[in-house]
Amino acid sequence: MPEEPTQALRFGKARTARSAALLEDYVELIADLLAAHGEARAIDVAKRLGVTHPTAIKSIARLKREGLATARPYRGIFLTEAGRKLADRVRARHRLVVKLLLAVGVPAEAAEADAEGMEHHASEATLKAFARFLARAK
Amino acid sequence: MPEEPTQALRFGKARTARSAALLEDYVELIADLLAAHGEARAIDVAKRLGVTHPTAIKSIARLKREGLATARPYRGIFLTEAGRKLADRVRARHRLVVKLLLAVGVPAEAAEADAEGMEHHASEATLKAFARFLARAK
DNA sequence: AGCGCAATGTAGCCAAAGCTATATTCAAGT
DNA sequence: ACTTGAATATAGCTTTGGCTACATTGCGCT
Repeated sequence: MPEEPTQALRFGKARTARSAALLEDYVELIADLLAAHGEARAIDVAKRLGVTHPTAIKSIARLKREGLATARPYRGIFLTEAGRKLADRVRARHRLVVKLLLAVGVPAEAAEADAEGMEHHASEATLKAFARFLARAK
Repeated sequence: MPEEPTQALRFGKARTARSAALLEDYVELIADLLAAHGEARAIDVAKRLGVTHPTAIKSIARLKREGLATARPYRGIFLTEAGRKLADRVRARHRLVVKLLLAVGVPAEAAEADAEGMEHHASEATLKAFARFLARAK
């Protein structure tokens, strides 16, 4: 009746996802800003995420450290190839999760808001199932 | 085209949910252990969550601070009334999310694992929609 | 009764992610 | 060309949640 190792693994995965979530949010947002305005400024990132700009800058420093973004002092922020790839994946996942929530009857407001948190925990298997469900249900 | 304040709110909500997630996991697990073995020991909590025991103890201290649990030195851990209520809510939510994932075709393994992370981001509106969907679909 | 080991607790370290306050740089407008 | 205000960067503090290493307690067994 233990069930301990499996459970520990699950919690571990959830923890990992949580710590990846922030990076993913930043990368996705930076990609959005680059697409929309041709540039991504730290202060806009901060405003959109609802944090102060020093916080945003610190997190962007982490992105740089992890090879997802580049930025030179007083210039804007840009994504590396890896960053762009991550952004694409994240965006596709986000859209899929929102669509699924809508399909099962979640109101649009809640779907958008909850997807923001849930998306980071959707595994490949789950995303595939979501896609299948949507294809079938439509 | 701004859309900034709404977006900031959403991210803020996701952050709040993330920080509540840990507490919820602990409370739920402690409730499980109490139900299953009549006692909840720090080391079991640690094992199940896949962390070391000092980490578990520190988090349990936070539970105590927030009025969710009580523990006397070298005795087990117990939940307060508030802790029990939270555990019930969390458990119900967890089951609902798993059921929904299964209903849309997510494999059991992935459903359990992903629910562990997703559940913390499901709002009341979303949970209600899930319940409606399950009632209708069955 | 007492010994030893497992469980519990403590101390101290680290990184992440938030903040406020302060400096610096750039660019825009007169 | 200068000044000034906004954007950017830096410093330093806090909390959280990890960890390792070490100290203590108490229970079970001989």
